[in-house]
Amino acid sequence: MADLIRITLLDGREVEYPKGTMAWEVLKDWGKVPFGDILAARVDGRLVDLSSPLMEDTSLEPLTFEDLEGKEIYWHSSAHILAQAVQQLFPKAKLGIGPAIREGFYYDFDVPEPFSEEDLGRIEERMREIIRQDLPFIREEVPRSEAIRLMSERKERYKVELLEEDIEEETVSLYRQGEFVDLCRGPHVPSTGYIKAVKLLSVAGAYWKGEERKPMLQRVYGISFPSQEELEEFLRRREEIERRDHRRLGRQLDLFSIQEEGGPGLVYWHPKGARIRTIIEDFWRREHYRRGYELVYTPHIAKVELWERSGHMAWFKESMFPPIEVEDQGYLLKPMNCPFHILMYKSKTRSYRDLPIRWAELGTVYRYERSGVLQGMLRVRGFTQDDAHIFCRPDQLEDEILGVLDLAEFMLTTFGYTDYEVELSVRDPEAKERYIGDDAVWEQAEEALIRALEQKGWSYSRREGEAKFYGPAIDIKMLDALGRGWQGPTIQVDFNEPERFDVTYIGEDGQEHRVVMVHRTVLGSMERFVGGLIEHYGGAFPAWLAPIQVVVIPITDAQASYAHKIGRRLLEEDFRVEVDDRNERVGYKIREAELQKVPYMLVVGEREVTEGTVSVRKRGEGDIGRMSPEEFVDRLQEEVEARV
RNA sequence: GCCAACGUAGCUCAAUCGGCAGAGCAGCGCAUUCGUAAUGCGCAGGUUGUCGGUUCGAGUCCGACCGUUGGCUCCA
Repeated sequence: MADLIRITLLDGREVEYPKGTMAWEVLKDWGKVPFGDILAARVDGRLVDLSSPLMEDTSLEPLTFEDLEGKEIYWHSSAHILAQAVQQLFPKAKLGIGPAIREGFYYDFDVPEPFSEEDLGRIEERMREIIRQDLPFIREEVPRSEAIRLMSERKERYKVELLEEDIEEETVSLYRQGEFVDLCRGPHVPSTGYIKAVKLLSVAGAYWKGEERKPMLQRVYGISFPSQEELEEFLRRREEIERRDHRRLGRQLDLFSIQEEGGPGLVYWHPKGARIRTIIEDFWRREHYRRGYELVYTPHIAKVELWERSGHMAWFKESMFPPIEVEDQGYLLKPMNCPFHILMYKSKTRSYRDLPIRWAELGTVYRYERSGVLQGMLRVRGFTQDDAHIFCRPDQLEDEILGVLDLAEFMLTTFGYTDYEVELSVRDPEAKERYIGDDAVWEQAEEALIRALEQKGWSYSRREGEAKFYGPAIDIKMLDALGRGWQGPTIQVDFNEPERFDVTYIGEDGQEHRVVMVHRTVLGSMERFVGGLIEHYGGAFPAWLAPIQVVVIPITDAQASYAHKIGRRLLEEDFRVEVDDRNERVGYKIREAELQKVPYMLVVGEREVTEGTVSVRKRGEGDIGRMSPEEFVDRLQEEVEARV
């Protein structure tokens, strides 16, 4: 009689089974979750295969596609099927790595010839065949030396490299399905048949281990789901993302362009895009003055020596445009604004009473970005940061950080970003020598950031060792309407530049003290922020941001002068209005205004002229009835002021 | 920068095997004066990204360059 073990299930129930019973047997008996949905299990917090035997008293949880870990397992298994299919079709293909990612999976291969689009179709077909065969995933544990021998035999040089250089465990696990075998920690779904709907999405080059000096492998991206419907839903979502693409909308709505003749990564703001930008900037300026900032302007270029002193030449050189020579002096386009603000600070002696000093600037900077990374407005070579530098005493740091967090929250919610993730980057306590500035100063600063976050009541993830060499930082990632993350506000403490420029204030004691310097940006850059905003709103900007808020549409020429009168009236109220008096039908003008995503259309015909009213049509909703011009003005004014 | 794909009218896209560069929309002109998502007719619009090569003949094949897209890496 075998020993019994006690298993605690998800609903708190405790059951007894003979030692060595497999996870799936228990879960099948339990029956709370449809057995076919269960992909793997969590035992005492560890993820395991359903076939794994239970050897002691433990908790047991089923994992399905609904769980994050379940998805990962599902996609990881899909990656193995991808690899098997590729090796069947391309026997020379060597395996790189094949993990699950946020959405889907990929696998890297070293192949003599890069894959073509047609290859993708063939691979996908072969994957379906493997799925039809319903091959079990079989786990096997072997000593590392044994795994090295096996992988050498199979000429899997990358796997051998992983085993020799990256894996420390002396026992490793292998997973087999059919003739295919892969080095893998697991777990996996029980068999290939669990993967119901699969699609390969793209191929791209990717460096082995992400290192530029290493060989470039071919990365195949794919996605899979337990049902065809879910796959289709995923593809629909991709189309939605495509429809919202700021580059596409930027053209359709005539907001911005990038000119080949002018150079890559340099943005041209067309009148409507510029209108949105000025609205944001005006709002931004007012809000900064209200919160005790002063606004400044600084030059676009400065002597090479300044950038040497600031340290940029040492650690940022590869991101800067090369110098411009004039009168035997080299000048550099600024990649950042901070040295300029420091020079201004140092233009006179500062007292502790002057602090904190908060200087903000919409500063246009230029950075040399490698051609392959440029992307619409999101990744460019010239951009305007909503930059600010706070110079303060150490005892003021916490309040200053809190002030920035408040400002960031206010700005983000105003632009409709209500969800965000906060990250705190701190030193690696194991490698303190990597960082500039002494221990006490670091500790004090990290403490101040933490206390500010706590006061704000924000939860955050602490990222050990992620801080830059010159100070700890808070990064806020904002989630857009589609749940995608965007780089938002960043708050960076800097121990480096105040040191290099000897930035001080005179304290109460009459002595010089080192100033604490904080770099911060709330929107990031106008380019990236507006690019993101276009996608967030899908081009349908709320009335306060819309470049054109109202189009007045006369039905025939007979109402043209009345329409213009309404137009002038709205212009007097500072609304952004156009009168569409072209010789076209109402339907045509409405269609055009809808496509241009104008929030309001005022249709005026004979009836409205007689009554002195306007027929209001709201974007996306349709006719909302007739009202007096005054009533409409009030309505729109309210909407604009509420910024909704 | 690296890997791959792509580049035809302002935009979206055709053009069979290498054989006269085409359509819709936008623009312009004329007609129409119309009630909530496209009125009709006409006109104009091109060094097929650039440069070079192969060929009797190149949008199409080859090479280099420029740019774009998806990735790698990096970042506001």
